[in-house]
Amino acid sequence: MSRRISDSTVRRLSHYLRALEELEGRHATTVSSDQLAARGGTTAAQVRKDLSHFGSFGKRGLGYSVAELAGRLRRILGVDRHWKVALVGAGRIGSALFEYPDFAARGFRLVAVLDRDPAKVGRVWGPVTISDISELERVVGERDIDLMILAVPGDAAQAIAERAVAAGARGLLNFAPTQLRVADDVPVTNVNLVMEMEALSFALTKDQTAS
Amino acid sequence: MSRRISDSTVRRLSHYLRALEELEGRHATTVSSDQLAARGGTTAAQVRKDLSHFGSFGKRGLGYSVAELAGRLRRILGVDRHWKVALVGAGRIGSALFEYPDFAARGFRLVAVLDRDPAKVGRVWGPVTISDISELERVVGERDIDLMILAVPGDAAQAIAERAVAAGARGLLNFAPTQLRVADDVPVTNVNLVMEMEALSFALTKDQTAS
DNA sequence: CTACATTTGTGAAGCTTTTCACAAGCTTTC
DNA sequence: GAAAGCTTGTGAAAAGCTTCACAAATGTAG
Repeated sequence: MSRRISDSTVRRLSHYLRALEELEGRHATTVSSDQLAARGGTTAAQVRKDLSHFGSFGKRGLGYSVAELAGRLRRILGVDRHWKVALVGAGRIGSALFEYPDFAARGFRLVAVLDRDPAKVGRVWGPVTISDISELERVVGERDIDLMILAVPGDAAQAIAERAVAAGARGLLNFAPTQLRVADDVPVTNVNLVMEMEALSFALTKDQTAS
Repeated sequence: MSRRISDSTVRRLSHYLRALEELEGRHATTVSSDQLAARGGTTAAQVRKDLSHFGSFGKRGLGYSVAELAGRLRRILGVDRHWKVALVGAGRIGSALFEYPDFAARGFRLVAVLDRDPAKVGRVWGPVTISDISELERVVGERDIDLMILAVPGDAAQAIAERAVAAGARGLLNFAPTQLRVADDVPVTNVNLVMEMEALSFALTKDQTAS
């Protein structure tokens, strides 16, 4: 149980959990690795290998209990609890994220929003009032923020990341096109939309060359 | 030059290109694999190996010409041209993407927006008027759409993807939490924000267990 | 209770990606 | 023009990930 789990495994676990929740909605009671694989776009062997890193949850000849496996995966992924999340950057992307219903559904609670634009500070977004970026340390400390979403320009991201971590944030979701450097024990995931588009562009360009 | 290029390599190429563009801004003329590695969060050997799949662009003892390598990477990634992009879903995420300045900077031109909500259809977003989703085939055909961004609910995504591909879209950027099934020659990249948050949650939860 | 049909869990094999290490090549210096 | 100092490009080794294949376990039918 102590070996390092690869990123791709973690992503697949998320997929499995989503599939299981759909199955729960349909009142399915058991599911085989084969069925899970089909929904997640992978193979049965991969599903079993992924799960085997955390224990053995299935019954031979029968498959997995949907409810039990979903519960186990929630625990493994850490979404059997609430996470307090702060959002930095109340621009377009920030506001889209703020209203993103799926975050709340998985226990990610956006309890603070910060921005550097004085015109935005003080505005009320639902239950939250936008704070000035200078309040970052206070907000992170007082509201006991776990995770920080950075939806700020690239040149501001590194400085904010450092302040956030120093103030107690434990993980970062970074939308800026910058490779953040933080302590090794602070997980960072990057979402880079241009990069995703470029992946498409590359795939199509390569095809052209090949033909 | 014909071997399959891994996803991770493509992503790194994007990183390198961004770093090179920054260096161009500073009027740097050459850069070593070591310097590029530092900016991209990887190693010098990895940079050289990545580039070696496409030819040899450097000069031993000196490094790479910033301008030349940037040009080569733009060509390799296919961003030395314009791509016509349509956006389906004029909700929060859609509108954030529409105004995302970095897309335009890399040649991704959002030339159409579609939505199924009659209240939104006909609205004018800058140079674009929102079309009804029923117009999808006509819009894709007439405006010669290359890439389609799907910012729609999960249950609508598969059907729209199929229509888009049938109408001529060549690649898809999918924001819905659904594994799209399309022809093998249609590249799809998925952006799943909940999954990214869960990766953080997992990393932090695992740490807790370990200690 | 036995035979049969499933399906898991897992070592081993196969494949891919990353890292290593060094010869080859370019530039500069003396 | 030879020597020194870098830095690339690349086989080979190492590490990591996925697929295979099958024993073991469970449920079902007769």
